Amino acid sequence: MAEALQPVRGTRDLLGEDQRRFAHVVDTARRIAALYGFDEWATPVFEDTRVFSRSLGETSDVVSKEMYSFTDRGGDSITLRPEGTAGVCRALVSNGLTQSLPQKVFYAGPMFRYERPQKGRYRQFHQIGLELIGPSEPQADAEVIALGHHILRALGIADQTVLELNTLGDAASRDAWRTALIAHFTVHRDALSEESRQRLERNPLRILDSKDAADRALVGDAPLIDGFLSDAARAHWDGLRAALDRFGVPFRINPRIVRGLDYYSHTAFEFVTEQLGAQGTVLAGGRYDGLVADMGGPATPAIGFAAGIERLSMLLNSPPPPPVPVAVVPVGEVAEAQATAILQAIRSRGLRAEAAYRGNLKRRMERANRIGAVAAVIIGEAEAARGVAQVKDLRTGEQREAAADDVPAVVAALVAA
RNA sequence: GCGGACGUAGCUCAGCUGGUAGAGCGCCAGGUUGUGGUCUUGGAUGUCGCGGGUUCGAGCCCCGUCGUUCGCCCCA
Repeated sequence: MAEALQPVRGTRDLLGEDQRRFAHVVDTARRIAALYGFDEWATPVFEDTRVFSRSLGETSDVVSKEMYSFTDRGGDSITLRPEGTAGVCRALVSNGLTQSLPQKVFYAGPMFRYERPQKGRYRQFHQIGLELIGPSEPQADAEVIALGHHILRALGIADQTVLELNTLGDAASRDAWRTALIAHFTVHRDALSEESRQRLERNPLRILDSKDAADRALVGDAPLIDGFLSDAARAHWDGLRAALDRFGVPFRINPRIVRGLDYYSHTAFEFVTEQLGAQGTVLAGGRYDGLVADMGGPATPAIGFAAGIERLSMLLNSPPPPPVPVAVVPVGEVAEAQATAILQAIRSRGLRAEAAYRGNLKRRMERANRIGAVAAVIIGEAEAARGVAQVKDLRTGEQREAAADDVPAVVAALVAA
């Protein structure tokens, strides 16, 4: 026997119930998004590497060490998408849609990041995401967040999450704040953890959500964004909170929330849970007013979020059950020939039906039971000769005879009961 | 990329201070002629993750490697 091959590290198969949970998350999100006027887009799974290197920031971890990049046979640098927003913005520009705003986009699909796998973190993982491109009003931010909340509610997991909210200000506010943070932490440089000393160079905002105890002490009296907000940025921030109140979405302000990717400004938010260990962020996003311009389009405001389908699936309490089937159990050649027509007739009525073709009657009934059938249609030699079938209710054990033509209707009534 | 734990039948796991493997579930076949869910009898199944080492002898000890998992980093 040849060696049994395994899935590649960080990837996994989704079978049966796993895939059912997964599909339920995507279907639910798609349905709710449609209620808010969002249309689904499907962009390619791989893109020109520059689509990501340009948008995410060269120094971000995603770009500097986590991308699945390769050179194709034509010599071009290609990258498996590590996230969805950059591709949507590229598509917006490529299709000339910057002339017809707003665009409200829903997407779902696989993403790829070369990371150390953990629970709820995979190298091929899947996201659902939303982008609202065009509006700059805080009302738009609130609507997108409300939509995210709506999806979590529809999935029955909203009460397992908390919405944390922050503002990063506009570019000017953020730069001023950043400068102040660098100044603050540089003074205490020696007290910082080694990791935070590196963050001081690359991404000083990250120090704010360090888990290191020594860092946290210094974070306590670090300058807050509040002191650096421009009038416009402050108005946006105030407007957002007021709008969220109108939508009835509860939130908690967390000044330490920053986004990992460079393109965010103003609003940053995360729905987090305690139940997934270190991978507690379940749905997160923010405003990215500069990204469309990075893709070669005109300056275009936008806000969006992405959510990890694996993480959402894990929070689902009860997986959606498979539809209840009907078992068709023929015995003997004549009966098997007749069973096909009955089988297809039952399916045509919209019921799930499967036939058992192996073993003696006892085996076939065992199989009917195992697949969870509520009804069995039994056709033996005697029934086949007379053009009838036995319809048995597997819950009660009651059995009655029906003419072959009537079987689908009888079975349908049984299933509905 | 860094640190800890783990890796035994399809699944969940046991295996005492080293003496060439076991349970439950599942699976297969019976308990008389055409009826499942309960019960009962019997049966098959493992290169003990992989490679090396120590030993008369290793699933148990040592080293390496791959994988899983928890935390850090980062992120959805």
